[in-house]
Amino acid sequence: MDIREIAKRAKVSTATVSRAINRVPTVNPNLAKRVWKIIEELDYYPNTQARALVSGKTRIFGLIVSEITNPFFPEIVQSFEDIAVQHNYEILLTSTIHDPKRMEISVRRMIERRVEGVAVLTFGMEESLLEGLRFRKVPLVFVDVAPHSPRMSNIRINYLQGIRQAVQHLAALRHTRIAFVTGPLQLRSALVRKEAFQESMQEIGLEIFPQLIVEGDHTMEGGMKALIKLAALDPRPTAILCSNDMTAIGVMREAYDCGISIPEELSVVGFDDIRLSEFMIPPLTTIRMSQTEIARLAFRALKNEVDREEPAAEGTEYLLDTNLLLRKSTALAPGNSHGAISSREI
Amino acid sequence: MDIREIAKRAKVSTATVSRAINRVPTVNPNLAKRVWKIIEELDYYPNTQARALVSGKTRIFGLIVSEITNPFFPEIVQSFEDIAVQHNYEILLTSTIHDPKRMEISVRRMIERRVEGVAVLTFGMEESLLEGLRFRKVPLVFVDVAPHSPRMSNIRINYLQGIRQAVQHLAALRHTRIAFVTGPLQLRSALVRKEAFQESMQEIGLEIFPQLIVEGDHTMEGGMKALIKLAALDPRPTAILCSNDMTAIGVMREAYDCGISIPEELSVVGFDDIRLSEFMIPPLTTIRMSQTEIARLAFRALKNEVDREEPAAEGTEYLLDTNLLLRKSTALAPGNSHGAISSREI
DNA sequence: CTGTTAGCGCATTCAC
DNA sequence: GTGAATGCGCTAACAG
Repeated sequence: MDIREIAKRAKVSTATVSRAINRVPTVNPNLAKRVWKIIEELDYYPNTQARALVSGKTRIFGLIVSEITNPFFPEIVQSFEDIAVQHNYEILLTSTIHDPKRMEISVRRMIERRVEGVAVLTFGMEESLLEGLRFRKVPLVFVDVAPHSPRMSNIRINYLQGIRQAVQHLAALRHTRIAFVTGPLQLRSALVRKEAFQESMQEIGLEIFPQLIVEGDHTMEGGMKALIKLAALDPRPTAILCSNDMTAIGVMREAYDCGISIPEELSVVGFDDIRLSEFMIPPLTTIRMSQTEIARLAFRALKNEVDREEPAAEGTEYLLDTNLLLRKSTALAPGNSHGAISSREI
Repeated sequence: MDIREIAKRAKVSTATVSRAINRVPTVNPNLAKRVWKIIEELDYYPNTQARALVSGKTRIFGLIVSEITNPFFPEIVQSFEDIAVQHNYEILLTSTIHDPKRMEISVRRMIERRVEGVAVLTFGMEESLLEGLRFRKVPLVFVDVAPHSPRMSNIRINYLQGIRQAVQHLAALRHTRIAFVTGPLQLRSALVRKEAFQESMQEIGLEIFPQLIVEGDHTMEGGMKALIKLAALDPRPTAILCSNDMTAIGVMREAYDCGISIPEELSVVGFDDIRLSEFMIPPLTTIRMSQTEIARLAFRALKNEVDREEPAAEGTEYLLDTNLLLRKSTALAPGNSHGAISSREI
């Protein structure tokens, strides 16, 4: 069942069938209709491999994520798939699990399948391993870390905006001892979040206590360990801002085990707004970084690059904002339960 | 950069290059070495499309899941990817979101890309839409629902084993009013779980109260709603078995909001053992259905079918057990807190 | 054991 | 506006 079979039955040449399928406008409408009729009768589907071979376009984009099992990523994958399908693209999805060897294999798989572009959503890990793709002039899109060179796009996330909102929200609730649980600091985006926290504190004159900045690893376990450290301090922090939601969830879980009630004794703020965060006990106040929007931007960046005649010399930047989303995991700092009254008293 | 370029530089024919690449044993080792040297020097990667076109083998398996954003599936996707890569296969992943239209599009995408087989991990939804694949003699593997026909494999899950263990565990803890929150009952696997619950209750002579069987939908929201219904009953159930972990998580969340403490006032058991369940408050006792194992079996089923000369007339069945995994969300039924003593007293 | 050659299914020249 | 012919990059059949 191939294009020739269709041609024979429609009594036209294969060229005409090809043109009909690709909706070349110059083809006679009657012929086109005849061809399409046969195609549907026979339930014929063009062979993508053959098309790719001759056209040089595979219509596949690679999507590299750090961990598909991390709840942050499936939303991105889903959105990316939606958009890709709308544009007749297929996805080659790989998950590196923070393992350079897997990243290497990912790159090899992408090259072998001749993807037209790759979205590298690892938030700053192992970009050096992408040399093979760069060398082959495959358009790439990163989050936070793209070099300014041709065919490289970057989604720059405005971490500061959301983090500043969170810090000011906590400050407004009379918190002064605000802790920050970072991500793995070799991760570019984790480092930037931490710096945004420090900047946000400084600009409103809040003191940054070094022992209140503890390193996590963007996992629940990391959050649990972080809380143990922070809870041991005297005095304890009254609020904790976390580098991502999984960390915040770990913090909340450990707080429960330690008998620290949230938000009464401890306010917690997350980052990402993964879907789960809404279902925490209590629902987690967090900084929203739209996964859908990241997927959208990543796809658009790749598509733009593929469609473009001449690649922009400096690559392209896309911006994404973050915003605080209030739920139930923050409250007035303990000892300020009559905060409204105190302020009147002043 | 193609096979001819390599051939020219290695001063051999393209056929020899091809043979070297494919490690045909008859090729002269010296020539092979020479060829491989050039290949690595030039960092040459064979064009998969061309290979697929001529060999008729795309080395792609389709993987259809119901919802990638459902935490149950990413583990499967990850495991499936791992195994696929080991066998030099690529995955075409699609997520149907329980939408027949998306299922249709999935099938079309699979056919267009000429996948060699498809794992349909939707647990009993919309199989009728797979006709196009069946028609094209594409091997298929299902969970629970495969018809007994050629090229169809089935992973039959022994739900009863785990559910029986759970029911007996609850019975041993003196629970008699045991509720069951089902999944969406049009889902084959959800129906089977419910029946397994009923059978497990009956066989140990425990009464099944119809109002204690409430329909959920395998989501957290469904679990929350279910608990509201069950909590309104008088007397209330003292234990709830859920058709999946997401439901159990919803139940636990709503119990918290209602001030019902788990496990003291209410025992909860889930099903699936998604990774999250271990991190619940308290850690969720659940029935383990290994996602890794499902992925493994699904891949193996497809691979077997592809490698087989003649398809088995009746298809093939693979079995997977389920087992209760004790954590912290169950306890003696309330009013039996001195259960050990009571039993001595009898 | 190696090279020559013919297609795999399709898009795209180029004549007509 | 349509058809015949060429070739995308590779494998497999055959000849040597």
